[in-house]
Amino acid sequence: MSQLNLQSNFPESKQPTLFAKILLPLPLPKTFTYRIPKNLQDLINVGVRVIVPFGTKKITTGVVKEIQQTPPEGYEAKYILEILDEFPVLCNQQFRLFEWMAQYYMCTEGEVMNIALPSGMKLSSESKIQLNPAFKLEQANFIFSELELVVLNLLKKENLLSYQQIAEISNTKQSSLIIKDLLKKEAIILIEQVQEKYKPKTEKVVRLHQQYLDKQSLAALMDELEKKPKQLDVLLKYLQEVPVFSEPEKNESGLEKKVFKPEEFSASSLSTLIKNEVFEEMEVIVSRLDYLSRGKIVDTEIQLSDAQNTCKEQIIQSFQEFPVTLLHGVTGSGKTEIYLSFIKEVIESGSQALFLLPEIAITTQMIQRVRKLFGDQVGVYHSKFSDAERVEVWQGVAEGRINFVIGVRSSVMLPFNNLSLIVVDEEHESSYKQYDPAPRYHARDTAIVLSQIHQAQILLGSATPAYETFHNAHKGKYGYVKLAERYGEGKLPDIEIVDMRKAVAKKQVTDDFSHVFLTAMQEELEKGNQAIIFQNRRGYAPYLQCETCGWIAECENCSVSLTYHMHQHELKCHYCGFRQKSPAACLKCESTALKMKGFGTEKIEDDLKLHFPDTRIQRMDRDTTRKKYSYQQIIEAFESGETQVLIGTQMVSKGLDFENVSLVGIVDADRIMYYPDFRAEERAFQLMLQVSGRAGRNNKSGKVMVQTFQKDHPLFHYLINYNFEGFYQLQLKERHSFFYPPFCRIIRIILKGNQANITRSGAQNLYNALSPIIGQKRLLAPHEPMIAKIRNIYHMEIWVKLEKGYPLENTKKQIIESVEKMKENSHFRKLRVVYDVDPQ
DNA sequence: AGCACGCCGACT
DNA sequence: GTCGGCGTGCTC
Repeated sequence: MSQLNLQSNFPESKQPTLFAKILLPLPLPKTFTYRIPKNLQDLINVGVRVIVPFGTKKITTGVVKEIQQTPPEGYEAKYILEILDEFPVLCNQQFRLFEWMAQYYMCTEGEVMNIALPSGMKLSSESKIQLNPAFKLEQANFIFSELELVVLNLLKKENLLSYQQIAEISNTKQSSLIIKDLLKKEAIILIEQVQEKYKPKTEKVVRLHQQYLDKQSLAALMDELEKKPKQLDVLLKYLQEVPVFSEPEKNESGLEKKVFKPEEFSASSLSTLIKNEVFEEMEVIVSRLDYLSRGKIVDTEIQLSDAQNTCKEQIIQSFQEFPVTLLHGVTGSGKTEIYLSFIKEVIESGSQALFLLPEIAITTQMIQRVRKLFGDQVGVYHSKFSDAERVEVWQGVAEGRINFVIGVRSSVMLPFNNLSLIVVDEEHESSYKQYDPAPRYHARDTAIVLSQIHQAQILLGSATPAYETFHNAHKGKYGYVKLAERYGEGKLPDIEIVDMRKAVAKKQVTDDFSHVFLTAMQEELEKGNQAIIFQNRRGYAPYLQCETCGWIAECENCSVSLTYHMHQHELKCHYCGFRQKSPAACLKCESTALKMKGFGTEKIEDDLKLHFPDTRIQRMDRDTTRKKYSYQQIIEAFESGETQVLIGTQMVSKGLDFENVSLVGIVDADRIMYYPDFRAEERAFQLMLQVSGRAGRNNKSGKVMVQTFQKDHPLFHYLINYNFEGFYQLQLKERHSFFYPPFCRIIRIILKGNQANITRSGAQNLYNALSPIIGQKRLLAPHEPMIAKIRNIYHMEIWVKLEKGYPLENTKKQIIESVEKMKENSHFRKLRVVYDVDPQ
């Protein structure tokens, strides 16, 4: 609004020209300054979207970050073309958050905004083809091909065509050549047209015309329609749905036309009624968001047990002192109810709350639960929802209609302006960290910063907190509240470690199952109970090996073995998606002695079906849940008892509550524990504990069986006693002696190139430059990551490990400078460098 | 990121 | 002699 005040100081004609700094959704380090046309000066505001020309051809959406009077120096600013919003879509607090994210995660604010905005809010221009107004076919100096004439004729009729339309009519891939040729002959011109991707959803409604809104005229109308029974039917149906006298506001908003189903009511009668002005027809904008229990608050009570109430009191206490509080509650202790009761209070007080969850934990049940409690004020922000739905949540939050968002990682970037509580459930989940495109941000850590910006409170919840979080709680940086009691009568299941080494020696193993396990499963199934089998690997077998020469089937594009998928009889690369038919013989020595090594969920499903032919078994992994509702279907089938055994990957470990599960099997614990990552054991412990929590909920006692070849590994000692803290202490010592988080921060520098040797020497070059600046002891020398080649791009990594207290911001600057210096060497210029701060 | 400009190899 | 390869540099 500052520009309005500015203007009032000047007479109409002497209004100063205003300029706006525009943030563009591009990986560019700064804002771009544009001139605001006089006629738009009254309409522009910080935080609104604008359309600006960028470069020679492009037209892009940007957001106004600043409005100023001083013109830029050194260049002539271009004009803003259009303003897209009346009210800001980005608020002050967000600009501050984006600045922090860009700085901390070593990327640009443009990249942050690009990820934050749903794509429906970013218009992009499309080139359209138009006839050159100066062009006359009769006077042309060129000869036109038949196809070109077809295009020209169509343009005469249609005025505007897109590239795609021309591709369709020309029916060749050569359409771009035709366009190029026609351009050269000056027959056509290209214009840039922006299209709003997001369109509000509308619906046709009818309402009774005002003239019939008193009882007499309505009665007269009914009499008149006596002879037209079909029309009368329609009218009676309307009056039945809309009591025009007792609820006149219902008539005001109208009734959806689709209520009059064509098979019951005559469509032409309805049209006649509209034509005769009995009904008025109009189009209204409807929300896409109320497909579930249309906005009604059905349930207002949240019942907390004594333990939950005590816990809640402790959290309130903790918040007095610590804005960040960790709620460490065992699986099944009912943390969700505590969160919801806090959220309810916040919403009732009129401010906003954000509830972050990992993607797989946002289930239909959870959404229905919050809808019942909070009705229309809930926004669900989830990748399974369409972009248009996300735009609506964004706008709802910006306009203050939505006060509560339940969402995944990216919902930390929504335009909250009055946030007073954030809950991060399953705080330890690594899916809170974005990996591929920048910003590579951690939603939990970003949420903590967001809470500071808003002076809000933030509750981190987990049964197995991340070691960083737990450490911060221990140090007294975060508040800490523990909830050790399971909700209801349920007690924690017994965990039994199955010594596979011994079982193999005694020949008590069939396929990949020990006989102890098979027997236990048999017993539980006979009792009518259900079982969950966990294996953290999809497909049938992770690799195919020739028993004669030792050859292993590998991906052409990546340095990984191909996984055999039995269903399609294919070898697949889980990194680039490469697939090939499974060979009948070794590609190297032609021996037919090919053997599948290892096992994935597919093989387990297969084997178990052989062992328990009469049992209904289902598999849940990325391969079986690809379709939109398949996840839901599998869950429902298991919930209803239709399936008795569920085999799955990580997917089965989160948030699912099944009453009848009395046995959980972890087929291959070693695979979870042994891989080269300093967090492997932390993860393994978390995962096994989480999976165990699926057994014995709701009053049933349960059992967990863990198969391992390393039964003496200390992890199991702590696992069977549910001693999270004990194992944490043990691990902490290791983290300390090897200098890993929580004792340091890591910045992973990844170099990518299409030649192995150049990537390698580039990394060495960078390392040599960094050593004297940062110190060798803070650097991990260049090395290939576990998967050195993905999609034919070679990767090298350098790790920077900085102890707490070491100047972080400055070091990041030094790293960026060193990379720029490396790129001065033309040899390394085409290497791509990516930073991953706090890698997971 | 995208796009234009510009300088070197295989083709009508 | 041209078309097009991608290396380089810029975009308000």
